[in-house]
This record gives sequence, structure tokens and C-alpha cells, in this order.
Amino acid sequence: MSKVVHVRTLNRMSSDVEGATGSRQARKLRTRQALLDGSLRLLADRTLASLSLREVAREVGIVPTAFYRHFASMEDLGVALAEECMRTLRRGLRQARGRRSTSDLIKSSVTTLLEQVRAHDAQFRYVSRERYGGVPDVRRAIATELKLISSELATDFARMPALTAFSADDLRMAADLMVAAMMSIVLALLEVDPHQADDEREVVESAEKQLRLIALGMAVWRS
Amino acid sequence: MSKVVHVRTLNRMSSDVEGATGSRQARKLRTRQALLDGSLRLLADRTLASLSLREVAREVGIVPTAFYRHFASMEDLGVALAEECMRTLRRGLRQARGRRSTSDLIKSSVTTLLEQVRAHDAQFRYVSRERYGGVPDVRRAIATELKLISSELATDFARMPALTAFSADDLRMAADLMVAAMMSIVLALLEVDPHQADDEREVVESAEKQLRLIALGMAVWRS
DNA sequence: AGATTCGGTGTACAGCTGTACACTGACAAG
DNA sequence: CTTGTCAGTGTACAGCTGTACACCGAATCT
Repeated sequence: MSKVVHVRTLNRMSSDVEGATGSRQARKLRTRQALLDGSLRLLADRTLASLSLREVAREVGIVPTAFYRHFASMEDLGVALAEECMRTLRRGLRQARGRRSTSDLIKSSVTTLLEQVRAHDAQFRYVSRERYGGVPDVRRAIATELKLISSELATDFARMPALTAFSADDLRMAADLMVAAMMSIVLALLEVDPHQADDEREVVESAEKQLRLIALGMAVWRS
Repeated sequence: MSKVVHVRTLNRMSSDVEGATGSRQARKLRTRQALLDGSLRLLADRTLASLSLREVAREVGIVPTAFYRHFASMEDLGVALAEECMRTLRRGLRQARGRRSTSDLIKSSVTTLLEQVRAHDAQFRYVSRERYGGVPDVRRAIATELKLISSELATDFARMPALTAFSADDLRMAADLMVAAMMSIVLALLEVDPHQADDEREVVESAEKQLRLIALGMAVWRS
């Protein structure tokens, strides 16, 4: 409510207000980002398909027709949003892989995953909701990024001395399984209430065991 | 199109036409089922959230307001549809487990899964689409049924001599992982074109390997 | 045979949707 | 200083939505 007035004001006032400063293209970029952020806010517990153009325009405080200055359609917005979210996610995972503690790789992976999910709740919710339910283009965008994550993991596997017995195909297969398991863990984490520390711990422990089970299988695998 | 006329005719004509026969409650049940079937047809490549009451009424050839004689809302219809689909799926899986070939359990499981997916394409699509994207009640209905499948698998595991080393919790954990892997296989199968036999075979083989990897892990697991 | 139930119909309305069209005024370029 | 660009505005409209309301007529009950 107040937000609407806020932004609307920003684009009108001459100066001294953050929203109205910057070059024209900078301002355009800012409202574009506002559209993405506002959509994500509205998508906290709904599907993209059930979100109307007018609604997001209202949320960011622009008139409906102005939406078209930034996106050709809601579907377009959805794709851009998916790409932004997946970029965030992939960055998080890469950073997670970077600080691998030698002590317990799996434990630290799950911990980092938990941190990421809690830090980027809305993004994870959007992606997991649209991954299969969304319009084709959004689905494709997400699938592409997930494939990327999977192959990054596969090349990571390839560098591990313990996994020299794996063929390239099998590395891929194992990475796919690992990613699938992690996605189902993400979904379990999203469903549990963070305030219920016990429930959360239970999910985390089960997740660690599942990954350990897969790792165990990989240790005795022969291509 | 012609369907609309068809059904509309059925409910009007006096006799000799299948649609107008039977007791009143039988007829009611039949249109209720028609609503479920029609919805599933329309949901082939869309979300429940994007499907309107009027649309499904049109599809089955009744007037919009008549919808309320059968369901209180589209959400209600969605829940009923989810339950129906999951019942079908669970029956399929149970039957799959029944005819376990001693030769290769995993291979026959994947084969049966493929058969089931191909036979009940629309149901699988609906469930996997609404599993995370749907309205809360529909999600809950699906989650409940999946938990059931998982625990059926867990009790199955419990009867296997090779898995006596597993605690009850760990059996559950392993079953959850197995179900998660199978769901991701289902999704891969839904995405591949059945006419592209090579692609399909590739997915099947990868699926078998993934399940084998998990089984291998279970074989060397110690609670 | 008469009364009741109830799946189905048709009309109606307010509220929302996407988007076409003409506009304004601050910025950027010449 | 003039001119063009373009993110934003406001109005307008047709089409869709859910659902309230009054009604009908065949199956069912008494």
C-alpha cells in the first residue's frame, strides 16, 4: 500500500529521493528490477500462472501498460525471474563447493544447502514451484540451469581420485542422482518450519544419510 | 466441441442413449466423473490454477452453476483429482511390486514404472505439476499419498534378509531416497518423447544405474 | 397420485483481466 | 536552444471470470 505511493512518488519527484536519481537507463533498470523483486514477493505462495500483469504493476507502483516497456509478457518476466534465481542458486552452490571442509564433505554440503535455502527462500520456492508447473519457457530455463549445475558437479567428481573407475557417462548419471536428491532435500527443507528446530534437524540428518548412502554406493561402483 | 453437444444431448434425451440411463445418483456420479475426466483432459499441459470453472463446465457440457452440485470449488475438484490419480498410481506400483522377477528386481521395476507412466500419462503429469505448484490442499493430498508409497516400500525393505542391519528410521530414509529417485525418473520419462526410442532407452538405462547405485550403497550400509 | 428432492438450466451482474491508443514531460543528443 | 526519444500516464473496451437467484422437470419418496 504505502509502497505503491512510495514508488509512484519516486518517479515523480525531482531529486533528493533515491528513486528518481540516476540516468534514464539507470532508472529503467531500477524499475525493471523492481518488477522482478515485486513479482518474487507476490509469488511467495502462488504460481506465476495465477499472477496477473496488473497485479505486479500495482505492486511496484506503475500503470499496467508501462509493464510492456520492460517485458513483452508475464511469461517473459517469468523467464527472466527464473534465470535470476538460478544464477543466485548456482553462485551459492559454487561457493559452497569452494569452502569444502576436508573433515566431512557431506555434512558441510547439507549445512550450506540449508543456509542457502534459508537465505534465498523466495527464490527456491519460485524455482521449485515452476520447475514442473510453469509455462514451457520457464521450465526450459530452469532445466537448462539445473543441467549446468549437474555437469559442474560431474567435473568436480572427475577430479576425485576415488572415482577414477567411473566412465564419463556414469559420472553424469551419479551427478544427476546427486542433484535430484539435493532438490528433494531442498523441497523437504522448504516444507519444514524453521522455527521448529527439531523438525529441521531431523530433515538435515535424513538428508546427510541419503547423500552418504549415495556416496557409499559410488565408492563400490564399477563401470 | 461435438463433445459438448453430445453430453448435453445425453442428459436431455429420454432413453436409448447411454448417458441418460441409470438411477439419479448413478447419473450424478457419471457427470461427477465426467468433470474429473474432462479436467484431466484440459490439464494435459496447464496448471490447475489456470483452469477455470467455466472451462471445465464447458468441456463436459454442463452450465457453469451446475458445477457446484458436485464440487464446492475448483480447489475441491483438484483435491479429488489428486486423490484419484494417486490411487491409480499406487495401485500400479503395488502390482509392479507383486510381480517381482527374481532375476533383476531393479530392471523390472524401471520397466514397470515406464509402462505405468506411458499408460497414465495425464495422471502423472497432473501430479508432478501440482506436487509443488498447486494450492496447499492439493499439495497436501499428494504428499500424503507419497508418504504412503514410501512407507509401503519401507515395509517391503524390512522383509528383505539383506537389510537386517537397517534401523526402522534408516529404512524409512532409504525408502524416501528411493521414492525421490523414482519421481525424478518419472519426470525424466515424461519429458522424453516416446517416439524417440533411443532417448527413452537412454533415460531408462540411466534410471536403472541410479537405482542400482542406491542399492549398492544400501548393501554396504551400517546403521 | 401427489409431494418432494435435486441435477440441471438461463439470466444477470460486478469485478477482474490484457492491451490498444493517445498523451506528457524529463532526459539525451544535435 | 531545439529536437527527438521513451518511461511513464490515463482512458477505454471487449472478454473472461465466479457466483447469486429463480426456475424446470424427471426421478424418488410417501
